[in-house]
Amino acid sequence: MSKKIQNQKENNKMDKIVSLCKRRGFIFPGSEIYGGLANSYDYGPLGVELFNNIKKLWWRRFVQIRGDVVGVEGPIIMNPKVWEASGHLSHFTDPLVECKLCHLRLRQDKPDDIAAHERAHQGKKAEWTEAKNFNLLFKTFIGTVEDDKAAAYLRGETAQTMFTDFKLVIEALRKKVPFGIAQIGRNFRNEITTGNFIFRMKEFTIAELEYFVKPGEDDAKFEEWLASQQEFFIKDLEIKPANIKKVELPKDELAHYSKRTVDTYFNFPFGWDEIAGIANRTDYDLKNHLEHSKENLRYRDPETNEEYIPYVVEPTFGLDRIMLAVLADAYEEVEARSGADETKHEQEIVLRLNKKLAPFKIAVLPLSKKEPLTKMGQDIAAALREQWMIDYDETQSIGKRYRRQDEIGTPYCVTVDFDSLEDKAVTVRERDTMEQERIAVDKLQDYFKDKFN
RNA sequence: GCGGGUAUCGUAUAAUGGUUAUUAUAUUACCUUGCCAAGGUAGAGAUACGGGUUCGAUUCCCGUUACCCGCUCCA
Repeated sequence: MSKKIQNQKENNKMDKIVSLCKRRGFIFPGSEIYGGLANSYDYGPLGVELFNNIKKLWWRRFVQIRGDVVGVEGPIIMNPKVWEASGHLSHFTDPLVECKLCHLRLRQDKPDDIAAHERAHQGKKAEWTEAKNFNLLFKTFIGTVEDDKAAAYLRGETAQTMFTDFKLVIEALRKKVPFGIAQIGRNFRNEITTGNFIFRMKEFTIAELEYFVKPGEDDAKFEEWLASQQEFFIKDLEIKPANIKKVELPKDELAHYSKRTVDTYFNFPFGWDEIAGIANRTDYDLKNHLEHSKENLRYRDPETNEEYIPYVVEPTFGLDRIMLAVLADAYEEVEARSGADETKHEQEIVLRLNKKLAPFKIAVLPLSKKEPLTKMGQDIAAALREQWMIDYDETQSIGKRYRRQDEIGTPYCVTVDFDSLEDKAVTVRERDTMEQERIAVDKLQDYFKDKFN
């Protein structure tokens, strides 16, 4: 198969996922009634359930079951000095112009450089773009008057809260190094690139944690966290191992603060790309905040009285990208599985989502839209809703309703039939195998508790 | 940000400088059906937005927006 055809095929798959997401309420284009907004998307009713489930699994693995990691949730707007200290501001405060001939960027306030560059093009008149501040941080203003004195920025990363709260967490929670602080939150970057669906957005959610260790113990902890990160993808999200790979960044591509970085890539329909990373940030951030804030951010070991600035191992997860990865990984088209002589529908979509991730856990489907079947179905649905997200559907044929649930990844369907009225039992149908099992209504809660644990 | 392409009901599509814009599917109601996308009847739903040319524009032209492909960017 030629590369071109391969690409077309893969783009088709991406188009189908995008279409499914819109059609069934996972992901909508943002502000659609006004013509949309570039790189902005809404998570619909099913999308937000899926997204929350990913967050829950993440928090469980990296905060709840550990004991050496605590969570925080910081504001999107922080004191602008934070971004001076972190280096986010200082790199990009100068207005730059770009040469249209060679794309070189120069500072507009250096006329000598500009003149020299124009000479370098040997009389060809260089054309310049308008001056721009190439700052990736979104700028806003505190107060009702737009005044530069009150300039502030929407955070470009969540990590900084963990550094500014470092001392407070130690004091409030009596934490000892090594320990970690985790946060899930929105980040904003004014990037110019158009993205693949939700892969690259200007506003996105990152789950990350800063794990503070004694210098010298950072390399070993890095390895531990790398393994833990992979377990999240394979064991919690149940992404197919073949679709995941680690990529060690070569030394010359490391960010200035990083001693070592390993990214995790997912095999998207549009190619392998990054969904998570882990960096050894050394003492770069705490040291900078110590210098800028004059706060003593050194850590004193209570046993040895030794004082040092901890090193930081930072696992980061792009949750929106991970959601897209989960959808792409679960998306499957299968030959019509029904026994009916169906020629129109050759392919059926099954979203083989992990049970823990599925937006709806169970769908309750009365076989017929007649009383008292519907009443019984609604009662069962109401009881199950105490525990799980439940869908209830009584329109169209039972087969069509199974298809609908397959398409959105619902792991179980409960069918109420006419026998149910007599024997007080229902049929439970499993998504992937299509196998059915007769379960007594009063045993249903226990049955599903067992299934979902 | 640069270059190229695309834009018709939710989705996928047809057609056209001129009456009410096609079809499938999905969707809503009713009938029918009684465990894997059956059938019938009825309903609702689209020419992305703004300007221009024209007697008349969904169609031709310009701009904007969004999306796609390739660069660039991602400290």
